Amino acid sequence: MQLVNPDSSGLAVKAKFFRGFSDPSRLSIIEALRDGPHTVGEIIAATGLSQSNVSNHLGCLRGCGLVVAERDGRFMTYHLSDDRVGDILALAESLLADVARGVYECTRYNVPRAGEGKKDRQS
Amino acid sequence: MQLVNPDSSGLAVKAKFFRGFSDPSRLSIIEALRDGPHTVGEIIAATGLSQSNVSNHLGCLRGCGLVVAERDGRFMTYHLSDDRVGDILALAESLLADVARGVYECTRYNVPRAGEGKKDRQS
DNA sequence: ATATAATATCATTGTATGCTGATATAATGA
DNA sequence: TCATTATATCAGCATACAATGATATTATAT
Repeated sequence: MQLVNPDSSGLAVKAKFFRGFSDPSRLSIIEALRDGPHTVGEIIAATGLSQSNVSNHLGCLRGCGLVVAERDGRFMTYHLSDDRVGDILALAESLLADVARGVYECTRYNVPRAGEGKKDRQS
Repeated sequence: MQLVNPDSSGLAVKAKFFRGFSDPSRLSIIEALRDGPHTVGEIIAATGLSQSNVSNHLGCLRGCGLVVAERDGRFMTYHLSDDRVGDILALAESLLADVARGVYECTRYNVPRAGEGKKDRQS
């Protein structure tokens, strides 16, 4: 909890929104929906993810406003909520194409440290 | 571990890229840099985050290609790596303005479901 | 060399969350 | 009704990771 900036500009909502894009499984679902609506079963087949996993991720994506669901008999058909979802992905892909080199190793914490150059202190 | 789709399309890299946007603290840093380059000290002042926290987040943002750093004497000056970083944010804000209602409660797991004015569950 | 300022890195901790497996709900058909 | 199919939800576990506090590094000045 910070004392400054108590999220008066909706940063938490925005962060939650981007979390929809920040997992490989969810991205694969979004990619599957990029060419049109699909049922959950089709998404499972397209992504290779487990049923409960897909359902959980779809719940998140729906809650975050990235996808919309409609019941169709026994089936649920999902589609992207807006063209801007694809636009954001396209922009990211375009930018990533230019900076991808540096992203491969983005692990932030516990970076492997190729040289092992840690030296001891002589007390 | 999945048997299908071993990330042949760079989903992991893309997800890592979006993780840069998916945390309120990092978003506040990005917002601070949206109006131009700033030193770490300025970012600390603008966001109210702790020094080590800001430094860690900047390390992630740099590793993910969202920001670029330059040394300036004792200071490090950070700036957004590309105009498309701001473009992605602008697109997200525009889309969020239309779907924000449903995002407030996006917690995916353990959703309280207080049965309020949300009409997303039939029956 | 010593001191200080600016920033980075490390270890630890608590929480968030992705995945699985089991179960529950919903819709259809016999 | 019961069975089946399609999807959703839940509990549990294991890992990821944000935040902190301490220490290390880097640059400048005296």
